[in-house]
Amino acid sequence: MATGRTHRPATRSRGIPEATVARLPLYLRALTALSERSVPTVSSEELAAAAGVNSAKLRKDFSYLGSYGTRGVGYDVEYLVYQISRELGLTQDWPVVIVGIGNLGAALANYGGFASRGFRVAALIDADPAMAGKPVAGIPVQHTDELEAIIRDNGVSIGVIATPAGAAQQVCDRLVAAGVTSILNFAPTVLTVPDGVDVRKVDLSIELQILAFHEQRKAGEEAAAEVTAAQAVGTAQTAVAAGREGSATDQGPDGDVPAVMPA
Amino acid sequence: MATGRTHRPATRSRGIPEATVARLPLYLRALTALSERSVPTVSSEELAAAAGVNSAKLRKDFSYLGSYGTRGVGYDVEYLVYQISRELGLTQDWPVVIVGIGNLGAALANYGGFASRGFRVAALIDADPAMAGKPVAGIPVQHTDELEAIIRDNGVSIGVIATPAGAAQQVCDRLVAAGVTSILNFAPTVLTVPDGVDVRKVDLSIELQILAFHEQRKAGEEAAAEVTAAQAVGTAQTAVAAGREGSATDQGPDGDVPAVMPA
DNA sequence: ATGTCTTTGTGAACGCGTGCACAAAGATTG
DNA sequence: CAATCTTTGTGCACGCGTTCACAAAGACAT
Repeated sequence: MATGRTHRPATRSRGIPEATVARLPLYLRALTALSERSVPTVSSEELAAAAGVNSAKLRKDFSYLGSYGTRGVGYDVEYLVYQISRELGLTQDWPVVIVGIGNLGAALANYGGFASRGFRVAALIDADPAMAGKPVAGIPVQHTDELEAIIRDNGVSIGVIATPAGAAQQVCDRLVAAGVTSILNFAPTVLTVPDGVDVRKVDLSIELQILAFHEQRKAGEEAAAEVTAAQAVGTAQTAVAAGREGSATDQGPDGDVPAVMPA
Repeated sequence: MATGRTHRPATRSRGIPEATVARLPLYLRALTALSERSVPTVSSEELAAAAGVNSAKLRKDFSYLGSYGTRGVGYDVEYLVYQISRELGLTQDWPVVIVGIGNLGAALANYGGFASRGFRVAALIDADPAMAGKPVAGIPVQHTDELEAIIRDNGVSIGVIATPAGAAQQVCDRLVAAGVTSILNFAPTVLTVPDGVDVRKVDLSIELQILAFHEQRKAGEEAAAEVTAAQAVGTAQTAVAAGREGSATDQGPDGDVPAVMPA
Protein backbone atom coordinates (compact mmCIF):
# COMPACT_ATOMS: atom_id res chain seq x y z
CA MET A 1 0.00 0.00 0.00
CA ALA A 2 0.86 3.66 -0.32
CA THR A 3 3.07 2.60 -3.15
CA GLY A 4 1.33 3.10 -6.46
CA ARG A 5 -1.46 5.52 -7.22
CA THR A 6 1.14 8.04 -8.34
CA HIS A 7 -1.03 9.00 -11.24
CA ARG A 8 0.55 6.51 -13.61
CA PRO A 9 3.03 3.72 -12.95
CA ALA A 10 2.90 2.95 -16.68
CA THR A 11 6.43 1.71 -17.11
CA ARG A 12 6.40 -0.88 -14.38
CA SER A 13 2.91 -2.30 -14.26
CA ARG A 14 2.68 -4.66 -11.36
CA GLY A 15 6.31 -5.61 -11.13
CA ILE A 16 6.64 -6.85 -14.69
CA PRO A 17 9.07 -4.61 -16.58
CA GLU A 18 7.84 -3.23 -19.85
CA ALA A 19 10.73 -4.83 -21.70
CA THR A 20 9.67 -8.21 -20.39
CA VAL A 21 6.07 -7.71 -21.44
CA ALA A 22 7.25 -6.94 -24.94
CA ARG A 23 9.05 -10.28 -25.08
CA LEU A 24 6.27 -12.45 -23.69
CA PRO A 25 4.48 -12.69 -27.05
CA LEU A 26 7.76 -13.86 -28.53
CA TYR A 27 8.08 -16.65 -26.00
CA LEU A 28 4.46 -17.51 -26.45
CA ARG A 29 4.89 -18.01 -30.16
CA ALA A 30 7.91 -20.26 -29.71
CA LEU A 31 6.11 -22.23 -27.01
CA THR A 32 3.03 -22.67 -29.16
CA ALA A 33 5.18 -24.11 -31.91
CA LEU A 34 6.69 -26.56 -29.43
CA SER A 35 3.25 -27.41 -28.13
CA GLU A 36 2.11 -28.33 -31.63
CA ARG A 37 5.05 -30.65 -31.93
CA SER A 38 3.95 -32.16 -28.64
CA VAL A 39 7.20 -31.32 -26.91
CA PRO A 40 6.52 -31.71 -23.19
CA THR A 41 9.30 -29.58 -21.69
CA VAL A 42 11.98 -27.10 -22.73
CA SER A 43 15.07 -25.76 -21.07
CA SER A 44 15.61 -22.02 -20.90
CA GLU A 45 18.52 -22.50 -23.27
CA GLU A 46 16.45 -24.17 -25.97
CA LEU A 47 13.53 -21.81 -25.69
CA ALA A 48 15.79 -18.79 -25.68
CA ALA A 49 17.39 -19.97 -28.89
CA ALA A 50 13.99 -20.45 -30.49
CA ALA A 51 12.89 -16.99 -29.46
CA GLY A 52 16.17 -15.39 -30.40
CA VAL A 53 17.12 -14.06 -26.99
CA ASN A 54 19.64 -14.62 -24.22
CA SER A 55 18.79 -17.50 -21.89
CA ALA A 56 19.56 -15.54 -18.75
CA LYS A 57 17.21 -12.84 -19.91
CA LEU A 58 14.50 -15.39 -20.53
CA ARG A 59 14.86 -16.88 -17.08
CA LYS A 60 14.70 -13.48 -15.46
CA ASP A 61 11.65 -12.63 -17.52
CA PHE A 62 9.91 -15.76 -16.34
CA SER A 63 10.94 -15.10 -12.78
CA TYR A 64 8.71 -12.02 -12.83
CA LEU A 65 5.74 -14.26 -13.56
CA GLY A 66 6.61 -16.72 -10.82
CA SER A 67 8.58 -19.90 -10.46
CA TYR A 68 7.15 -22.03 -13.19
CA GLY A 69 10.21 -24.12 -14.00
CA THR A 70 11.65 -27.27 -12.54
CA ARG A 71 15.37 -27.28 -11.86
CA GLY A 72 17.21 -29.96 -13.68
CA VAL A 73 14.36 -30.36 -16.15
CA GLY A 74 13.14 -27.09 -17.59
CA TYR A 75 9.69 -25.65 -18.18
CA ASP A 76 6.46 -27.49 -18.86
CA VAL A 77 5.41 -26.23 -22.27
CA GLU A 78 1.64 -26.43 -21.88
CA TYR A 79 1.67 -24.92 -18.43
CA LEU A 80 3.87 -22.06 -19.55
CA VAL A 81 1.70 -21.38 -22.59
CA TYR A 82 -1.24 -21.01 -20.28
CA GLN A 83 0.55 -18.84 -17.75
CA ILE A 84 1.85 -16.43 -20.36
CA SER A 85 -1.48 -16.31 -22.16
CA ARG A 86 -3.18 -15.48 -18.92
CA GLU A 87 -0.62 -12.85 -18.01
CA LEU A 88 -1.03 -11.20 -21.40
CA GLY A 89 -4.78 -11.32 -21.07
CA LEU A 90 -5.23 -13.62 -24.03
CA THR A 91 -7.52 -16.02 -22.21
CA GLN A 92 -10.28 -13.58 -22.77
CA ASP A 93 -11.79 -12.35 -26.02
CA TRP A 94 -10.75 -8.92 -27.26
CA PRO A 95 -13.05 -7.35 -29.81
CA VAL A 96 -11.08 -5.06 -32.11
CA VAL A 97 -12.14 -2.51 -34.70
CA ILE A 98 -10.02 -1.56 -37.70
CA VAL A 99 -10.54 1.93 -39.05
CA GLY A 100 -9.38 2.72 -42.58
CA ILE A 101 -9.85 -0.19 -44.94
CA GLY A 102 -7.24 0.49 -47.60
CA ASN A 103 -4.62 -2.01 -48.61
CA LEU A 104 -3.16 -2.08 -45.13
CA GLY A 105 -6.51 -2.25 -43.40
CA ALA A 106 -7.49 -5.15 -45.63
CA ALA A 107 -4.20 -6.87 -44.89
CA LEU A 108 -4.85 -6.51 -41.18
CA ALA A 109 -8.40 -7.80 -41.54
CA ASN A 110 -7.08 -10.89 -43.27
CA TYR A 111 -4.29 -11.38 -40.80
CA GLY A 112 -4.52 -14.82 -39.29
CA GLY A 113 -2.49 -13.91 -36.24
CA PHE A 114 -5.37 -11.91 -34.80
CA ALA A 115 -8.10 -14.47 -34.50
CA SER A 116 -5.70 -17.07 -33.21
CA ARG A 117 -4.77 -15.16 -30.10
CA GLY A 118 -7.99 -14.04 -28.54
CA PHE A 119 -8.46 -11.09 -30.85
CA ARG A 120 -11.66 -10.85 -32.82
CA VAL A 121 -12.28 -8.32 -35.57
CA ALA A 122 -15.57 -6.85 -34.44
CA ALA A 123 -15.88 -4.41 -37.29
CA LEU A 124 -14.20 -2.77 -40.26
CA ILE A 125 -14.81 0.93 -40.61
CA ASP A 126 -14.09 3.27 -43.50
CA ALA A 127 -14.98 6.84 -44.36
CA ASP A 128 -15.61 6.08 -48.02
CA PRO A 129 -19.37 5.51 -48.55
CA ALA A 130 -18.55 3.40 -51.60
CA MET A 131 -16.87 0.86 -49.33
CA ALA A 132 -19.91 0.43 -47.12
CA GLY A 133 -21.35 -3.06 -47.22
CA LYS A 134 -18.47 -4.36 -49.31
CA PRO A 135 -17.14 -7.49 -47.61
CA VAL A 136 -13.45 -7.60 -46.72
CA ALA A 137 -12.16 -10.81 -45.18
CA GLY A 138 -15.76 -11.91 -44.88
CA ILE A 139 -16.78 -8.88 -42.87
CA PRO A 140 -18.88 -6.09 -44.38
CA VAL A 141 -17.27 -2.67 -44.13
CA GLN A 142 -19.27 -0.12 -42.18
CA HIS A 143 -19.32 3.62 -42.52
CA THR A 144 -17.59 5.93 -40.09
CA ASP A 145 -20.95 7.26 -38.94
CA GLU A 146 -21.53 3.95 -37.18
CA LEU A 147 -18.26 4.15 -35.26
CA GLU A 148 -19.61 5.17 -31.88
CA ALA A 149 -22.47 2.68 -31.98
CA ILE A 150 -20.15 -0.17 -32.98
CA ILE A 151 -17.73 0.55 -30.16
CA ARG A 152 -20.46 0.67 -27.58
CA ASP A 153 -22.51 -2.27 -28.79
CA ASN A 154 -19.50 -4.57 -28.95
CA GLY A 155 -17.69 -3.30 -25.89
CA VAL A 156 -14.60 -2.59 -27.94
CA SER A 157 -11.61 -1.29 -26.03
CA ILE A 158 -8.89 -1.77 -28.65
CA GLY A 159 -8.82 0.12 -31.93
CA VAL A 160 -6.52 -0.08 -34.92
CA ILE A 161 -5.99 3.03 -37.03
CA ALA A 162 -4.94 2.41 -40.63
CA THR A 163 -6.16 5.64 -42.15
CA PRO A 164 -4.14 8.32 -43.95
CA ALA A 165 -2.19 10.58 -41.61
CA GLY A 166 -4.60 13.45 -42.03
CA ALA A 167 -7.55 11.56 -40.63
CA ALA A 168 -5.75 9.74 -37.83
CA GLN A 169 -6.09 12.23 -35.01
CA GLN A 170 -9.75 12.79 -35.70
CA VAL A 171 -10.46 9.08 -35.80
CA CYS A 172 -8.43 8.66 -32.64
CA ASP A 173 -10.46 11.30 -30.82
CA ARG A 174 -13.70 9.63 -31.78
CA LEU A 175 -12.45 6.21 -30.75
CA VAL A 176 -11.35 7.48 -27.37
CA ALA A 177 -14.55 9.41 -26.83
CA ALA A 178 -16.51 6.26 -27.58
CA GLY A 179 -14.60 4.31 -24.95
CA VAL A 180 -11.52 2.84 -26.64
CA THR A 181 -8.53 2.86 -24.30
CA SER A 182 -5.86 1.14 -26.40
CA ILE A 183 -4.85 2.15 -29.89
CA LEU A 184 -2.54 0.62 -32.45
CA ASN A 185 -1.59 3.37 -34.87
CA PHE A 186 -0.26 2.74 -38.37
CA ALA A 187 -0.66 6.30 -39.58
CA PRO A 188 2.56 8.34 -39.63
CA THR A 189 1.45 10.90 -37.09
CA VAL A 190 1.96 11.59 -33.44
CA LEU A 191 -1.38 10.97 -31.77
CA THR A 192 -2.44 13.01 -28.78
CA VAL A 193 -4.54 11.10 -26.30
CA PRO A 194 -5.82 11.73 -22.79
CA ASP A 195 -4.21 10.09 -19.83
CA GLY A 196 -5.04 6.46 -19.34
CA VAL A 197 -5.12 5.67 -23.05
CA ASP A 198 -2.30 3.56 -24.45
CA VAL A 199 -0.98 4.11 -27.93
CA ARG A 200 1.45 1.91 -29.81
CA LYS A 201 2.82 3.01 -33.13
CA VAL A 202 3.97 1.03 -36.10
CA ASP A 203 5.68 3.05 -38.77
CA LEU A 204 6.93 1.31 -41.86
CA SER A 205 8.82 4.30 -43.17
CA ILE A 206 10.73 4.78 -39.93
CA GLU A 207 11.89 1.17 -39.85
CA LEU A 208 13.27 1.50 -43.35
CA GLN A 209 15.05 4.72 -42.49
CA ILE A 210 16.74 3.06 -39.55
CA LEU A 211 17.90 0.28 -41.84
CA ALA A 212 19.18 2.84 -44.31
CA PHE A 213 21.25 4.44 -41.59
CA HIS A 214 23.00 1.21 -40.73
CA GLU A 215 23.34 0.35 -44.38
CA GLN A 216 25.06 3.63 -45.03
CA ARG A 217 27.30 3.09 -42.08
CA LYS A 218 28.37 -0.28 -43.39
CA ALA A 219 29.20 1.23 -46.76
CA GLY A 220 31.06 4.05 -45.06
CA GLU A 221 33.10 1.67 -42.94
CA GLU A 222 34.07 -0.35 -45.96
CA ALA A 223 35.21 2.78 -47.72
CA ALA A 224 37.10 3.88 -44.63
CA ALA A 225 38.73 0.48 -44.37
CA GLU A 226 39.89 0.73 -47.94
CA VAL A 227 41.33 4.13 -47.31
CA THR A 228 43.11 2.90 -44.23
CA ALA A 229 44.48 -0.03 -46.15
CA ALA A 230 45.71 2.37 -48.79
CA GLN A 231 47.75 4.12 -46.11
CA ALA A 232 45.97 7.40 -46.57
CA VAL A 233 47.20 9.63 -43.78
CA GLY A 234 45.05 12.62 -44.73
CA THR A 235 41.51 13.23 -43.65
CA ALA A 236 39.67 9.96 -43.95
CA GLN A 237 36.55 12.09 -43.80
CA THR A 238 36.74 12.57 -47.54
CA ALA A 239 35.96 8.93 -48.10
CA VAL A 240 32.60 9.42 -46.50
CA ALA A 241 31.91 12.79 -48.06
CA ALA A 242 32.82 11.45 -51.46
CA GLY A 243 29.96 9.02 -51.41
CA ARG A 244 27.43 11.32 -52.99
CA GLU A 245 26.46 14.95 -53.20
CA GLY A 246 22.71 15.03 -53.57
CA SER A 247 20.22 17.55 -52.33
CA ALA A 248 17.48 16.06 -50.25
CA THR A 249 16.07 19.40 -49.38
CA ASP A 250 15.09 20.79 -52.74
CA GLN A 251 13.88 17.63 -54.38
CA GLY A 252 10.53 18.12 -52.77
CA PRO A 253 9.96 15.81 -49.85
CA ASP A 254 6.26 15.23 -49.41
CA GLY A 255 6.29 15.63 -45.69
CA ASP A 256 3.01 14.62 -44.16
CA VAL A 257 2.88 11.41 -46.09
CA PRO A 258 -0.56 10.05 -46.80
CA ALA A 259 -0.40 7.03 -44.56
CA VAL A 260 -1.05 3.85 -46.41
CA MET A 261 -3.61 4.98 -48.93
CA PRO A 262 -7.27 4.04 -49.04
CA ALA A 263 -7.68 1.93 -52.15
CA MET B 1 43.13 4.30 -32.14
CA ALA B 2 42.89 0.76 -30.85
CA THR B 3 39.35 1.54 -29.92
CA GLY B 4 36.89 0.02 -32.37
CA ARG B 5 37.34 -3.02 -34.55
CA THR B 6 35.94 -5.19 -31.76
CA HIS B 7 34.09 -7.31 -34.22
CA ARG B 8 30.83 -5.37 -34.03
CA PRO B 9 30.07 -2.06 -32.36
CA ALA B 10 26.44 -2.51 -33.46
CA THR B 11 24.75 -0.68 -30.62
CA ARG B 12 26.77 2.49 -30.78
CA SER B 13 27.63 3.10 -34.40
CA ARG B 14 29.95 6.02 -34.64
CA GLY B 15 28.95 7.77 -31.49
CA ILE B 16 25.27 8.06 -32.31
CA PRO B 17 23.25 5.97 -29.83
CA GLU B 18 20.81 3.53 -31.33
CA ALA B 19 17.95 5.17 -29.45
CA THR B 20 18.80 8.47 -31.09
CA VAL B 21 18.92 6.95 -34.56
CA ALA B 22 15.45 5.54 -34.00
CA ARG B 23 14.16 9.03 -33.28
CA LEU B 24 15.80 10.86 -36.16
CA PRO B 25 13.10 9.82 -38.65
CA LEU B 26 10.55 11.21 -36.23
CA TYR B 27 12.26 14.57 -36.12
CA LEU B 28 12.67 14.49 -39.86
CA ARG B 29 8.97 14.07 -40.41
CA ALA B 30 8.10 16.93 -38.09
CA LEU B 31 10.73 19.13 -39.74
CA THR B 32 9.48 18.31 -43.22
CA ALA B 33 6.01 19.38 -42.20
CA LEU B 34 7.41 22.67 -40.92
CA SER B 35 9.43 23.08 -44.09
CA GLU B 36 6.27 22.81 -46.17
CA ARG B 37 4.67 25.52 -44.11
CA SER B 38 7.78 27.58 -44.84
CA VAL B 39 8.66 27.94 -41.18
CA PRO B 40 12.27 29.16 -41.10
CA THR B 41 13.33 28.12 -37.59
CA VAL B 42 12.10 26.07 -34.64
CA SER B 43 13.06 25.92 -31.02
CA SER B 44 13.83 22.58 -29.44
CA GLU B 45 10.70 23.01 -27.38
CA GLU B 46 8.40 23.42 -30.37
CA LEU B 47 9.98 20.65 -32.39
CA ALA B 48 9.96 18.30 -29.43
CA ALA B 49 6.25 18.88 -28.96
CA ALA B 50 5.61 18.17 -32.63
CA ALA B 51 7.62 14.98 -32.48
CA GLY B 52 6.13 13.92 -29.18
CA VAL B 53 9.34 13.78 -27.17
CA ASN B 54 11.11 15.58 -24.35
CA SER B 55 12.92 18.74 -25.44
CA ALA B 56 16.06 17.90 -23.47
CA LYS B 57 16.19 14.56 -25.20
CA LEU B 58 15.84 16.19 -28.57
CA ARG B 59 18.66 18.62 -27.89
CA LYS B 60 20.89 15.81 -26.71
CA ASP B 61 20.02 13.81 -29.81
CA PHE B 62 20.99 16.70 -32.05
CA SER B 63 24.18 17.24 -30.10
CA TYR B 64 25.39 13.87 -31.37
CA LEU B 65 25.09 15.16 -34.92
CA GLY B 66 26.92 18.38 -34.17
CA SER B 67 26.02 21.89 -33.10
CA TYR B 68 23.45 22.86 -35.66
CA GLY B 69 21.40 25.24 -33.54
CA THR B 70 21.71 28.89 -32.72
CA ARG B 71 21.27 29.88 -29.12
CA GLY B 72 18.50 32.31 -28.53
CA VAL B 73 16.94 31.41 -31.88
CA GLY B 74 16.60 27.69 -32.43
CA TYR B 75 17.30 25.46 -35.38
CA ASP B 76 17.20 26.33 -39.07
CA VAL B 77 14.55 24.01 -40.46
CA GLU B 78 15.93 23.51 -43.96
CA TYR B 79 19.46 23.01 -42.76
CA LEU B 80 18.38 20.50 -40.15
CA VAL B 81 16.28 18.58 -42.65
CA TYR B 82 19.36 18.25 -44.80
CA GLN B 83 21.66 17.25 -41.97
CA ILE B 84 19.34 14.56 -40.65
CA SER B 85 18.62 13.28 -44.15
CA ARG B 86 22.31 13.02 -44.80
CA GLU B 87 22.97 11.31 -41.50
CA LEU B 88 20.25 8.77 -42.15
CA GLY B 89 21.57 8.18 -45.64
CA LEU B 90 18.45 9.48 -47.35
CA THR B 91 20.31 11.74 -49.73
CA GLN B 92 21.03 8.71 -51.79
CA ASP B 93 18.68 6.41 -53.58
CA TRP B 94 17.91 3.06 -51.94
CA PRO B 95 16.49 0.42 -54.23
CA VAL B 96 14.25 -1.95 -52.29
CA VAL B 97 12.63 -5.25 -53.15
CA ILE B 98 9.44 -6.50 -51.57
CA VAL B 99 9.03 -10.26 -51.42
CA GLY B 100 5.57 -11.70 -50.89
CA ILE B 101 2.88 -9.67 -52.62
CA GLY B 102 -0.20 -10.51 -50.58
CA ASN B 103 -2.38 -7.86 -49.03
CA LEU B 104 0.44 -6.57 -46.92
CA GLY B 105 2.99 -6.63 -49.72
CA ALA B 106 0.57 -4.71 -51.90
CA ALA B 107 -0.02 -2.21 -49.12
CA LEU B 108 3.71 -1.69 -48.81
CA ALA B 109 4.12 -1.32 -52.56
CA ASN B 110 1.48 1.41 -52.55
CA TYR B 111 2.92 3.11 -49.51
CA GLY B 112 3.69 6.70 -50.32
CA GLY B 113 6.18 7.07 -47.52
CA PHE B 114 8.73 4.99 -49.36
CA ALA B 115 9.26 6.91 -52.56
CA SER B 116 9.25 10.20 -50.72
CA ARG B 117 12.32 9.42 -48.65
CA GLY B 118 14.89 8.10 -51.03
CA PHE B 119 13.46 4.62 -51.17
CA ARG B 120 12.56 3.21 -54.54
CA VAL B 121 10.68 -0.03 -55.04
CA ALA B 122 12.96 -1.80 -57.50
CA ALA B 123 10.87 -4.94 -57.75
CA LEU B 124 7.95 -6.91 -56.37
CA ILE B 125 8.55 -10.62 -56.02
CA ASP B 126 6.11 -13.44 -55.36
CA ALA B 127 6.29 -17.21 -55.43
CA ASP B 128 2.88 -17.59 -57.03
CA PRO B 129 3.29 -17.99 -60.82
CA ALA B 130 -0.22 -16.65 -61.30
CA MET B 131 0.93 -13.31 -59.89
CA ALA B 132 3.76 -12.94 -62.39
CA GLY B 133 3.32 -9.99 -64.68
CA LYS B 134 0.32 -8.70 -62.78
CA PRO B 135 0.91 -5.03 -62.00
CA VAL B 136 0.70 -3.91 -58.38
CA ALA B 137 1.12 -0.23 -57.69
CA GLY B 138 2.17 0.13 -61.30
CA ILE B 139 4.97 -2.38 -61.00
CA PRO B 140 4.70 -5.84 -62.55
CA VAL B 141 5.18 -8.67 -60.08
CA GLN B 142 8.10 -10.96 -60.85
CA HIS B 143 8.55 -14.58 -59.97
CA THR B 144 10.83 -15.75 -57.19
CA ASP B 145 13.10 -17.40 -59.73
CA GLU B 146 14.26 -13.95 -60.78
CA LEU B 147 15.18 -12.94 -57.24
CA GLU B 148 18.95 -13.26 -57.48
CA ALA B 149 19.13 -11.55 -60.88
CA ILE B 150 16.97 -8.66 -59.67
CA ILE B 151 19.09 -8.07 -56.59
CA ARG B 152 22.30 -8.07 -58.53
CA ASP B 153 21.12 -6.04 -61.52
CA ASN B 154 19.68 -3.29 -59.34
CA GLY B 155 22.30 -3.30 -56.63
CA VAL B 156 19.65 -3.87 -53.99
CA SER B 157 20.89 -3.98 -50.42
CA ILE B 158 17.56 -3.66 -48.58
CA GLY B 159 14.86 -6.31 -48.73
CA VAL B 160 11.37 -6.44 -47.28
CA ILE B 161 9.88 -9.82 -46.41
CA ALA B 162 6.08 -9.98 -46.38
CA THR B 163 5.66 -13.67 -46.99
CA PRO B 164 3.96 -16.25 -44.79
CA ALA B 165 6.08 -17.35 -41.84
CA GLY B 166 6.94 -20.67 -43.40
CA ALA B 167 8.69 -19.13 -46.39
CA ALA B 168 10.44 -16.31 -44.57
CA GLN B 169 13.72 -17.96 -43.59
CA GLN B 170 14.19 -19.44 -47.04
CA VAL B 171 13.53 -16.10 -48.72
CA CYS B 172 15.83 -14.46 -46.22
CA ASP B 173 18.66 -16.86 -47.01
CA ARG B 174 18.32 -16.21 -50.72
CA LEU B 175 18.22 -12.46 -50.25
CA VAL B 176 21.35 -12.53 -48.13
CA ALA B 177 23.16 -14.88 -50.50
CA ALA B 178 22.35 -12.51 -53.35
CA GLY B 179 23.86 -9.56 -51.49
CA VAL B 180 21.13 -8.01 -49.37
CA THR B 181 22.50 -6.78 -46.04
CA SER B 182 19.42 -5.17 -44.45
CA ILE B 183 16.07 -6.85 -44.00
CA LEU B 184 12.72 -5.61 -42.81
CA ASN B 185 10.75 -8.65 -41.70
CA PHE B 186 6.96 -8.72 -41.42
CA ALA B 187 6.68 -12.48 -41.09
CA PRO B 188 6.15 -13.74 -37.55
CA THR B 189 9.39 -15.70 -37.34
CA VAL B 190 12.80 -15.27 -35.86
CA LEU B 191 15.16 -14.93 -38.79
CA THR B 192 18.68 -16.27 -38.58
CA VAL B 193 21.20 -14.25 -40.51
CA PRO B 194 24.99 -14.16 -40.77
CA ASP B 195 26.98 -11.47 -39.04
CA GLY B 196 26.90 -8.11 -40.71
CA VAL B 197 23.29 -8.38 -41.80
CA ASP B 198 20.75 -6.19 -40.05
CA VAL B 199 17.23 -7.37 -39.41
CA ARG B 200 14.36 -5.30 -38.13
CA LYS B 201 11.08 -6.94 -37.27
CA VAL B 202 7.57 -5.63 -37.40
CA ASP B 203 5.00 -7.90 -35.84
CA LEU B 204 1.40 -6.82 -35.82
CA SER B 205 0.27 -9.59 -33.54
CA ILE B 206 2.87 -8.79 -30.91
CA GLU B 207 1.88 -5.15 -30.77
CA LEU B 208 -1.71 -6.12 -30.14
CA GLN B 209 -0.74 -8.54 -27.43
CA ILE B 210 1.19 -5.84 -25.62
CA LEU B 211 -1.84 -3.61 -25.79
CA ALA B 212 -4.00 -6.42 -24.44
CA PHE B 213 -1.68 -6.77 -21.48
CA HIS B 214 -2.04 -3.13 -20.53
CA GLU B 215 -5.74 -3.23 -21.23
CA GLN B 216 -6.16 -6.16 -18.88
CA ARG B 217 -4.12 -4.39 -16.27
CA LYS B 218 -6.37 -1.33 -16.47
CA ALA B 219 -9.43 -3.53 -16.05
CA GLY B 220 -7.76 -5.32 -13.16
CA GLU B 221 -6.90 -2.08 -11.40
CA GLU B 222 -10.44 -0.82 -11.74
CA ALA B 223 -11.73 -4.04 -10.25
CA ALA B 224 -9.15 -3.87 -7.47
CA ALA B 225 -10.10 -0.28 -6.78
CA GLU B 226 -13.73 -1.26 -6.50
CA VAL B 227 -12.85 -4.04 -4.12
CA THR B 228 -10.74 -1.71 -2.03
CA ALA B 229 -13.54 0.78 -1.96
CA ALA B 230 -15.85 -1.96 -0.84
CA GLN B 231 -13.57 -2.55 2.14
CA ALA B 232 -12.90 -6.13 1.17
CA VAL B 233 -10.23 -7.35 3.53
CA GLY B 234 -9.97 -10.81 1.98
CA THR B 235 -7.83 -11.79 -0.97
CA ALA B 236 -8.23 -9.11 -3.60
CA GLN B 237 -6.80 -11.70 -5.93
CA THR B 238 -10.28 -13.03 -6.48
CA ALA B 239 -11.27 -9.85 -8.23
CA VAL B 240 -8.72 -10.55 -10.92
CA ALA B 241 -9.33 -14.27 -11.07
CA ALA B 242 -13.04 -13.68 -11.32
CA GLY B 243 -12.63 -11.90 -14.64
CA ARG B 244 -12.95 -14.96 -16.79
CA GLU B 245 -12.15 -18.63 -16.87
CA GLY B 246 -11.28 -19.54 -20.42
CA SER B 247 -8.89 -22.10 -21.77
CA ALA B 248 -6.40 -20.68 -24.18
CA THR B 249 -4.49 -23.92 -24.37
CA ASP B 250 -7.05 -26.34 -25.67
CA GLN B 251 -8.90 -24.09 -28.04
CA GLY B 252 -6.32 -24.81 -30.69
CA PRO B 253 -3.84 -22.00 -31.12
CA ASP B 254 -2.54 -22.06 -34.62
CA GLY B 255 1.03 -21.47 -33.61
CA ASP B 256 3.11 -20.77 -36.66
CA VAL B 257 0.69 -18.26 -37.99
CA PRO B 258 0.65 -17.83 -41.74
CA ALA B 259 2.06 -14.34 -41.89
CA VAL B 260 -0.21 -11.97 -43.70
CA MET B 261 -1.62 -14.23 -46.36
CA PRO B 262 -0.76 -14.27 -50.03
CA ALA B 263 -4.02 -13.20 -51.65
C1' DA C 1 19.74 -43.10 0.82
C1' DT C 2 23.50 -40.83 -1.07
C1' DG C 3 25.91 -38.67 -4.66
C1' DT C 4 26.11 -36.61 -9.12
C1' DC C 5 24.51 -33.87 -12.67
C1' DT C 6 21.47 -30.67 -14.85
C1' DT C 7 19.01 -26.46 -14.91
C1' DT C 8 16.63 -22.92 -12.58
C1' DG C 9 16.26 -18.53 -10.05
C1' DT C 10 18.65 -14.46 -8.64
C1' DG C 11 22.27 -11.26 -6.44
C1' DA C 12 25.28 -8.05 -8.15
C1' DA C 13 27.79 -5.27 -11.47
C1' DC C 14 27.63 -2.70 -15.47
C1' DG C 15 26.11 0.18 -19.29
C1' DC C 16 22.71 2.75 -21.75
C1' DG C 17 19.08 6.06 -21.91
C1' DT C 18 16.51 9.79 -19.75
C1' DG C 19 15.64 14.08 -17.63
C1' DC C 20 17.06 17.91 -14.66
C1' DA C 21 19.16 22.02 -14.27
C1' DC C 22 22.39 25.39 -15.48
C1' DA C 23 26.18 27.78 -17.65
C1' DA C 24 27.56 29.55 -22.09
C1' DA C 25 26.31 31.70 -26.42
C1' DG C 26 24.28 34.68 -29.15
C1' DA C 27 20.35 37.60 -30.60
C1' DT C 28 17.95 41.73 -29.57
C1' DT C 29 16.90 46.07 -27.56
C1' DG C 30 17.86 50.56 -25.78
C1' DC D 1 28.30 49.20 -26.49
C1' DA D 2 26.10 47.28 -22.54
C1' DA D 3 22.30 44.94 -20.60
C1' DT D 4 18.74 41.66 -21.00
C1' DC D 5 16.51 37.82 -22.61
C1' DT D 6 16.01 33.57 -25.11
C1' DT D 7 17.52 29.10 -26.22
C1' DT D 8 21.10 25.87 -26.93
C1' DG D 9 24.47 22.34 -25.41
C1' DT D 10 25.83 19.38 -21.71
C1' DG D 11 27.49 17.71 -16.93
C1' DC D 12 25.41 14.94 -13.70
C1' DA D 13 22.50 11.79 -11.31
C1' DC D 14 19.18 8.30 -11.46
C1' DG D 15 16.75 4.23 -12.95
C1' DC D 16 15.87 0.50 -16.11
C1' DG D 17 17.55 -3.37 -18.61
C1' DT D 18 21.09 -6.74 -19.57
C1' DT D 19 24.44 -10.01 -18.49
C1' DC D 20 27.44 -12.76 -15.64
C1' DA D 21 28.10 -16.13 -12.48
C1' DC D 22 26.76 -19.03 -8.87
C1' DA D 23 24.20 -21.15 -5.14
C1' DA D 24 20.05 -23.76 -4.40
C1' DA D 25 16.86 -27.16 -6.02
C1' DG D 26 15.48 -31.09 -7.75
C1' DA D 27 15.85 -35.21 -11.06
C1' DC D 28 18.18 -39.39 -11.80
C1' DA D 29 21.40 -43.12 -11.20
C1' DT D 30 23.62 -46.31 -8.25
